[in-house]
Amino acid sequence: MTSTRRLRADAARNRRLLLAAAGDEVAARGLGASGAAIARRGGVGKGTVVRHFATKDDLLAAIVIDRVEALTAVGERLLVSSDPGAALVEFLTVAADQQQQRDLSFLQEAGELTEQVAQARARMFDTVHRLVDRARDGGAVRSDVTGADVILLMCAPNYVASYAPDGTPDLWRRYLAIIVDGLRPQGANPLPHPPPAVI
Amino acid sequence: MTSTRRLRADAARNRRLLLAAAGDEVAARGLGASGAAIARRGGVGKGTVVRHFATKDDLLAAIVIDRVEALTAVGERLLVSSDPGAALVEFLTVAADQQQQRDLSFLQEAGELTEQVAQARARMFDTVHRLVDRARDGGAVRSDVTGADVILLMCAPNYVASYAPDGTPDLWRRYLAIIVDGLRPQGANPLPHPPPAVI
DNA sequence: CAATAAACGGACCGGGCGGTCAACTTGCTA
DNA sequence: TAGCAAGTTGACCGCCCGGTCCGTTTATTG
Repeated sequence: MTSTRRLRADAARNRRLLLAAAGDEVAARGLGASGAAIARRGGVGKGTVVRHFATKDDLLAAIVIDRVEALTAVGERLLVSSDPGAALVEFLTVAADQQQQRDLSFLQEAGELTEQVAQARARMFDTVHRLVDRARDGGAVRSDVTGADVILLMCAPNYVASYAPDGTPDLWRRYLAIIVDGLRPQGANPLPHPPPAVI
Repeated sequence: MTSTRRLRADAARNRRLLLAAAGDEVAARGLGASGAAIARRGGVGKGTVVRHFATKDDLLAAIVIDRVEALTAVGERLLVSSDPGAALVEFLTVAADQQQQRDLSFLQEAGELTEQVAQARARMFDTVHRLVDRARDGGAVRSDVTGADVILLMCAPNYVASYAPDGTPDLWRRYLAIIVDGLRPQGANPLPHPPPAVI
């Protein structure tokens, strides 16, 4: 499978360096970050980037898998929490916080990438579905909201806050709170459109 | 000012064609739509695009101004409505609907563009502030939400829906409804972060 | 129906991108 | 410590982008 051979020490170091640099660069420049810039930021040659991640999509896939798996782990842990409503809010907070440092919104675009990405994403989506089901059963989330809704809404707080004037790194919390209030049963008006098909 | 000279008939026609083509292309391909593609879609030569809109930013600016002014006009009209809460919802619906056909989210990025864009945007923002103030005074919107919040949230429904599987062109209505419910006073929990500075 | 200025179109240019390659360097191991 | 495979590097390629330019076409007007 993936475990072809053990990496040489410097190669492993460079790989880590590159993943970090790529993360930073993508966070700064957005999804169109140039491979050359990533190499420069990582302090390595352009060729090295390509050696480690054959194509640019492979590089993006590596970043995405990293973060998605971390987020999934958090979700799994919260699945056994005693307060399902708070667990969901906590999950969304962690997700947004993770994205705040390094914009992860392109997670969605990554659908056409590696099979590995698809699997990692599917596992995370499954976790979200379960978190939402639990919260809904506990009466913390309105009955007409599905896991798919929450998956789609997950990136919205960062997206919304990203257009505000700088110097407000935590602004996403404000919009997460508004969206969460919109997800609660209290004062909910019926939704005008059916939920999206299972994601 | 802008009225240097009267346009020749074919030039005016091409200009309209180009604006439409550019709108479609941007809607389809996103903000990175290529000038050549726009020219092809409009059935004109590449040079013609450049002639009408010296730089690519000018072309984007033209589209943005078009839509922003249309939206502002709607808002102005709604400012005299008898139901301030419904007026705000209607405004947000029109805004999202406008964006649905042709993604307008890049309105936000357009901040660094022409002075004209800045002015058009400022007028629209002012209209939103007044709509929100009226709705808040009428008790239709929670007291801790500002016009700046609504401005930032305005594009979220389309953004959220854009990642759903295709074939659901009206899905944004669902997320607009959730966000609107989050903006209502009923069941509102205090917000954890101050609103952004005036936009 | 000219004559003319306005508008058109596409070849062309510089630049940056993703990706390849062969010469060079270096960590590993026997 | 010597030899070699693994790793690095930057020059290089083809591609497409935004923008320029000039020969050609066409709407306008007297």
